[in-house]
Amino acid sequence: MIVKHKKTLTEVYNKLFDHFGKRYWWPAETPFEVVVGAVLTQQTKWENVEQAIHNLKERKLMDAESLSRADVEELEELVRCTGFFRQKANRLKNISRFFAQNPGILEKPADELRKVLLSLNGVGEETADSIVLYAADKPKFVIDAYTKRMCGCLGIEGNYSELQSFFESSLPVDVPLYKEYHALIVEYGKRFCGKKICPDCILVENGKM
DNA sequence: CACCAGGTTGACC
DNA sequence: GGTCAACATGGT
Repeated sequence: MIVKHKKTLTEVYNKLFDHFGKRYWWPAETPFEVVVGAVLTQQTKWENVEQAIHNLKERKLMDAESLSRADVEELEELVRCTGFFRQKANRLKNISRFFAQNPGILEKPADELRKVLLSLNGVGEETADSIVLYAADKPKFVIDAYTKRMCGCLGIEGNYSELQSFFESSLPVDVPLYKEYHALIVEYGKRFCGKKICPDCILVENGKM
């Protein structure tokens, strides 16, 4: 874990918020829809996920019970637009079955819930944390590729758990803040110039971080 | 045509 | 502990 930045994470947050404004994340009508979206958005643009979610709702499959019983081949067609569609259709069925058989699982404490989610095939650290934060409303800071890039830009290097610990120990334990911060980082990441120090980076002032 | 997108897994070192 | 190919579609 290397930290060379001069700004605090709170200062970075304020800068991002001033620049991009409120992001209104996570777009979903129910906690279960967050779960489905979290799996579908893996390595895929959100616009493709919206289409797939629309398809699932149209077939009235956006609930754990229905989705767990859905025909795999039909599911594959409905989520095809998100890529890795065979994997995702299969994993979605299994994950849905788990949620159907464990109603109230989202009420468990954050760390316990995270551990259970990680045991599901197709749920890695980022997906688990996204579900804990956005579906269960529990404080877990989500680290994704954009977060790692932004941290690189700030001179902060580390693996997933190191970066997560860094964010969680640097910020007040605040669910709305965690939600907004991650959403802002994604927005920043989409416009990231691709270099560690980018001249037009909004986090840079006068050539300094 | 090459490359990337809001990752995860299993194999291997 | 870390690295890497495989997984697949859709957009620049």
